[in-house]
Amino acid sequence: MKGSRLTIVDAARRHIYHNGYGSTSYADIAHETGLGKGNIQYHFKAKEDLLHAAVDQQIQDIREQLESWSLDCGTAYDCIERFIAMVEKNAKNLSLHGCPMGSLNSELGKHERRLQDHARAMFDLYLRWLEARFRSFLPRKQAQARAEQLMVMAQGASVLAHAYEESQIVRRQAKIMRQWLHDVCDQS
Amino acid sequence: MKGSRLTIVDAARRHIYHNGYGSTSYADIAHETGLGKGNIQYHFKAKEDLLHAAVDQQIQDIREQLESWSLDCGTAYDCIERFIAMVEKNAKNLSLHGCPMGSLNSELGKHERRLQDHARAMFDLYLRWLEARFRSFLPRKQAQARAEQLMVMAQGASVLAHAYEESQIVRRQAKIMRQWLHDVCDQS
DNA sequence: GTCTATATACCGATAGAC
DNA sequence: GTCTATCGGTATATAGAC
Repeated sequence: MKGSRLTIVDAARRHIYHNGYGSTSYADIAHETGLGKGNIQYHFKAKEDLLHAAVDQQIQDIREQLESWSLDCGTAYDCIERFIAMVEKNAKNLSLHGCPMGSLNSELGKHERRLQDHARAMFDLYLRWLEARFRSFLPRKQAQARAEQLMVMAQGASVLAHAYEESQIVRRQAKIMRQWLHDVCDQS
Repeated sequence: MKGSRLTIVDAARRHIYHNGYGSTSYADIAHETGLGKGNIQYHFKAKEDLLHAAVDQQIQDIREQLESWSLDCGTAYDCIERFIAMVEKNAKNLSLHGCPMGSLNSELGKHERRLQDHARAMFDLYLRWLEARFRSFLPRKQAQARAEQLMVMAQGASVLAHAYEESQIVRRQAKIMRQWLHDVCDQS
C-alpha cells in the first residue's frame, strides 16, 4: 500500500502526459485517484507544485534508467543503441501521446517559461549521458554535436508519429538512427 | 483597410502560435485587435471555428510558398535546399515559440484529435511537396522515406531549440541537413 | 456589424468540519 | 489527513440593444 502523495504524483504524471499540463485540473486527479479534491490540494497547495513533483519523479526515473544502462551495456556503442531501442520500444505511446519530455517542454515553453526551466532538466540528463558515451570514441565538440543530432531525430520522430498517430514512423526512424550510429562509429 | 474578419484571423494565428490554442480566448483576440469580444464571436460562433479559419489561412500561405519555390528554383535539389533555408531563416522564431505546425499538432493531438485532423494537413503539404522533389532522382519509396527524414530533422530541431530557447541549435541542424542532402544526391 | 449584458460552467485557491 | 463548502476569477456561448 503506497501513500496518497505517491498515488497523486503517479496520476498527475499520467494525466499531464496524456492531456497536457494546461488541461490537467485538481478535479481530474481527484477523479482518477478516487481521492477528494481537497485532499489533493492538501498535499499540493498550488497547481505548480503538482507539476514540479511530477517532473522530479520523472527525472528520478530517468536517472535510474541511465544508470542501469551504463551498468548493463558493455561498450559505449551498446549504450547508445540502448537509447535507440528505448525510443523504438515506446513507439506506440509516442504515436498516441507524443514524447513526455518533448511535448511537456513544448507546452510550457509557450507561456510558462518558469516551469519549463525545470522540465528542461530531463533533456539535460539524456543529452549529457549521450555526450559522455560518444566521448569514448569522439572528441568533445563532436560528441556534443552527435548527442544533439540523435536527440533531434528522436524528438522529430515523436512529433511526426504523434501528428499522424502512426507508430511505424518511430520504427522507421529508429532503423535510420541505428544506421547513422554505425556510420558515425566507422568514421571515427 | 482590410475587413474585420481577416484582422481577427491574423491575430488568432499569431496568438495561437505564441500561446497555444488552449490558452487563446476570445478576450485575448478582442484585446489584440481592439475590437469588442462580441464582435469576434459574431464572426466565429464557436472557438473551434476560429482555429479552423487560422489553419485554413496558414494552409493557403504554405500552398503559395511551395508554389513560388517550385517556380523559382531550377533543380529539385535547389527546391529542397530552399526548404532547409526556410527552416534556418526562421531559427529565431522557432527557438522562441517552436514550429507553428509542429507545436499546434502536438497540442491538439493530446486532447483535440478532431481538430488535429485539420492541422495535420499542413504536414501533408510539405511532405508531399518534398517527396515530389526527391522523386526527380529517387524511386517512389525512397523519396517518401527521405522526405519523412528531412521533416523529422526539422521538427526535432524546432523542439530542442524551443526547449533551450537557443536558435543556434536550428542553425547547426540546418548545416547537417545540407550535408545530408548532398550525400543523398551523391548516392543516387 | 458592433457592442454590452448575462447565463452557465469550470478552474484554482481557501476555510473549516470531522 | 481527508473531506465538503464556498469564494473569486475566467472561459465559452447566447441574447439583445444600437
